[in-house]
Amino acid sequence: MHRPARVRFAPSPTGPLHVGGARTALYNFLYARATGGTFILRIDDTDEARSTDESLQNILDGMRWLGLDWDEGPTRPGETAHDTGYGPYFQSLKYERYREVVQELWDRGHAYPCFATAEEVEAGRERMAKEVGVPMYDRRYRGLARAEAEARIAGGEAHVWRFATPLEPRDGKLTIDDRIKGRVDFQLDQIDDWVMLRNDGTPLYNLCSSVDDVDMAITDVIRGEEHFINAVKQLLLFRALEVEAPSFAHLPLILGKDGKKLSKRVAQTNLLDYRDQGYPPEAIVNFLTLLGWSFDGERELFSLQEAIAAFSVDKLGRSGSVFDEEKMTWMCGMYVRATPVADLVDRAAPFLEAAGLMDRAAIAASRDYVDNLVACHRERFDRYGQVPDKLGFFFARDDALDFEEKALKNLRKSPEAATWLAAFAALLDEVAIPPSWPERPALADSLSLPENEAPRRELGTGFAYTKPSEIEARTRALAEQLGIGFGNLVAPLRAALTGAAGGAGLFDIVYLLGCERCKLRIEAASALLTHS
RNA sequence: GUCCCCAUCGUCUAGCCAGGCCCAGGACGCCAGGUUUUCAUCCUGAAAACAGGGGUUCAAAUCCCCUUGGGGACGCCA
Repeated sequence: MHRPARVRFAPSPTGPLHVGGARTALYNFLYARATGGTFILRIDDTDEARSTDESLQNILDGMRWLGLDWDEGPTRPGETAHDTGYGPYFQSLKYERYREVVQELWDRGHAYPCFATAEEVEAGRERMAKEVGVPMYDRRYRGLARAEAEARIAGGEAHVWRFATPLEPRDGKLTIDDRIKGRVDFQLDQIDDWVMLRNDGTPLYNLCSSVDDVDMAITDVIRGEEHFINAVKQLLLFRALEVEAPSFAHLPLILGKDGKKLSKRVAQTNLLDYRDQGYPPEAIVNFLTLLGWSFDGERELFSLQEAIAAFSVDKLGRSGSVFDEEKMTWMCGMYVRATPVADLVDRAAPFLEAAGLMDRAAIAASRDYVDNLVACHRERFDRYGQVPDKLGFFFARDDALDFEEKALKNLRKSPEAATWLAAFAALLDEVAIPPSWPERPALADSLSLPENEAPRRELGTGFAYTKPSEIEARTRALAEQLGIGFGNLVAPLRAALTGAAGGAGLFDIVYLLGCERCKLRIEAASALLTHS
């Protein structure tokens, strides 16, 4: 901790960014920012068969969506690469370097070529499983004389390169001082002579990761617990190379509802799916931060900046955490409800467009109207993606509204409903409800709804529309006149206007729907009543 | 099978390292009320946990041991 921290998130582009990976990235990011260190994004793309550009793009997009900006790493489109002296940040770009290291290791007696066939390896594995309990390579080529090995290589014989795990002393062990798990001992005879270079000469994870951690001067490795055993192999490699090892912190796994490592079987694990469904990224970050860490034991909601200020590795938990989608939904709702209406509309716009309800131009053209529409539904959204669904009834044809069952029931509750609806329709002519589209004047919507929010704009002197609260007052009076309870009138009215049994304030809806559309919907509902 | 890790309400967790302030605090969810034209929001309240057993100690959720339970790793994947 004398030198500034350099940490990395090193995903392999073999699939979309997983929420578990996102949390690992997040903790690395928090640590770097909290300590004034450097956050590095490195692409571990040595599995060429499974690496794809699509996955790489997905990872980059996911990182940016969460706001986890890296200080060093692959350049983004439109960005010019600058030489940090630590790159390249794609492992596939430095195979020569890895091979050199293996050569060096061989010279020092820490690596050797292995000519075993797949069958031989398998046979050895079975034997070792019986003898040691671990199905590992039986080191049969470890003792091969260098001259013979070189001759066989020269002869073109297929071979991989293995790391020579120290076998002396017999009961030797290695202690990992993990920042989360504490001091953990491993028996060296349990450790495989793992493969560093495939038979086609391409390097493998433990080699590349260690070499890069050295080359990039990584100070702290913070990664998932599934890598714990790799820390042993890597530590041994650092030792063989006679270089200083970084410190390790292995994070407990994120679990699914079934208590096992989170998988797409039990949850949505592709981070960008959450973006595509309109979840607020700030909420996802907040939620992920809390999976294995706590702000102060009391606070649940905090910004990334606040998390940075409060972050410390020793507050990281030791046990796995179940990914609770219900709590995440709640948190997203909290963020959405705290979003200013204008921002909410901006964020919901792509979803409105995708749903075919309004394109960007249409939203821009009647921005005040859309703001109001969204504002009066605000506490009913958990995510931006729900906006089109909740607002759908507004865009429906007035004579072809979808009625939910409960709404139909409300409509048919009283045989007099049609009369009441007609009375309300008549009331509409007595008050000044703004006209519906396309006649609707922009002025009508410069009033910000709901009314407890101050109007964003001074209303002109010509503003003569009846405010929702006044419409409500008149409707209450009407109910009294009809000799019925307010609720008796409102329920069928809501059903007629929205097709639903619940929803936003009814008189905000009346105001926004406008006079003509209200009447059309009442007519349609009345027709439905008389025909059934 | 072998090795490793973990263990507080259903779930996320605070407390544990530096035992007494804890008949265990917060949050989600659940349940019950309240507010509302409805739904949602919001407010109030309730139920809900130290896995079990041994120690150590005046005192243990906190320290030690065992058991049980859960998880992870054992690839020419990362």
